[in-house]
Amino acid sequence: MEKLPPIARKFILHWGEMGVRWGINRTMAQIHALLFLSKEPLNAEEICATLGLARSNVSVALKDLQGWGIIKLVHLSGDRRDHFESMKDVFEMFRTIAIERKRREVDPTLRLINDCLDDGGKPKAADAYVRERLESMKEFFELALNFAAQIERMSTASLVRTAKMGDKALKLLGMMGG
Amino acid sequence: MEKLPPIARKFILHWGEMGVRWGINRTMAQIHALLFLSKEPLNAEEICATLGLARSNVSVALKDLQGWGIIKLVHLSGDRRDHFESMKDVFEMFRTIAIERKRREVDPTLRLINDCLDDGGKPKAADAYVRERLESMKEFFELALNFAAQIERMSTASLVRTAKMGDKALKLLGMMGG
DNA sequence: CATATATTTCGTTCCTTTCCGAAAATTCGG
DNA sequence: CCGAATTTTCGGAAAGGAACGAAATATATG
Repeated sequence: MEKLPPIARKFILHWGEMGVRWGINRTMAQIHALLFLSKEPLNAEEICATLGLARSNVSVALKDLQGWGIIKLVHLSGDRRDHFESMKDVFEMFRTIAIERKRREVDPTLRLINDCLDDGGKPKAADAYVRERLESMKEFFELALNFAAQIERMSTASLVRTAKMGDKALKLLGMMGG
Repeated sequence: MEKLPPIARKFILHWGEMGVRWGINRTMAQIHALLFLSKEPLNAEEICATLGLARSNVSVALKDLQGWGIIKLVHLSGDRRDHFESMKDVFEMFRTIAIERKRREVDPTLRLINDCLDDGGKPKAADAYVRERLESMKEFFELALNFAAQIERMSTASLVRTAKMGDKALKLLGMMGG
């Protein structure tokens, strides 16, 4: 960590804390930040040395990050060790994370809500209000997922274009909608 | 918890786990779920009894949830105790959460990135790549925040309309952008 | 196939966060 | 302004996660 430019150190520490706040662990987030800022792919040993983490710890985190699809393993010619590099396009990266979170958390939540609602044929009177609330939550998730599905299909480039249009785009849509 | 309809119990437990995954604690998320599903506002004692939590714990969580703006305190006439009810409009609720997370986490992150970039006049050669990466991240956050600001201004209703248009809307925008 | 090098697994330790319960503080009716 | 009801604060206990290091496994090179 001492070898890093202070500017990088600062960012890595912050990114680690953000990770904690979003339910990702600190180690994973720090490693990701380091790779993101690193021009060259790094091997596990270098990551340990830089961040002062145990080798095993790093090993697990790297697996995890690969599972998220935001870092990938590369082999440098003439070096047996695995090296890793982060996805560098920030837009693409956040999109990847969003899609993965949807898959891991939102989809199962919708399934659970459906399970609750389908649950055994006795619609007890006491449940009426609960069901109503769950219905409205279901409606929300379905709409959100549908919307997300559209976005998934768009290229990053056109997404960026759309975002850059900002209020113009949204106003237009608002008008069209009603 | 035993007194709850099974359908409610199931949802509350799941919501608690989701909370953990998103960096909210289990207690808070469970209380929120309970209030969301409850027709009548509940007082702290009832929440304790239902979820089997310590009174103090509930007190803190309720404060926290109020801070997020997704539950509010109400007074029932003829009862001194504070009662709480959840925001019931799901769209509004997620919007509130999103805005609050932006304020607490995204804004500070952007500030930090700016700090890093502004940092003391010596643009060391070693930092060049790091700076470049931070610039791209900054660009992303600025775009995202700008976009979010537009959305904040829209009413929930027109947001829902827009989302319902789904791919039609996005295709249109994609074409317009280029 | 042997050996050196690299990686992963696993059980343990440590540390953070959550949660509790008692005590203090606040609020409101009388 | 007193006393009952309610809420909040606080220190410590318990639980859960994160991180470590040794041992086991896998991989590549000669």
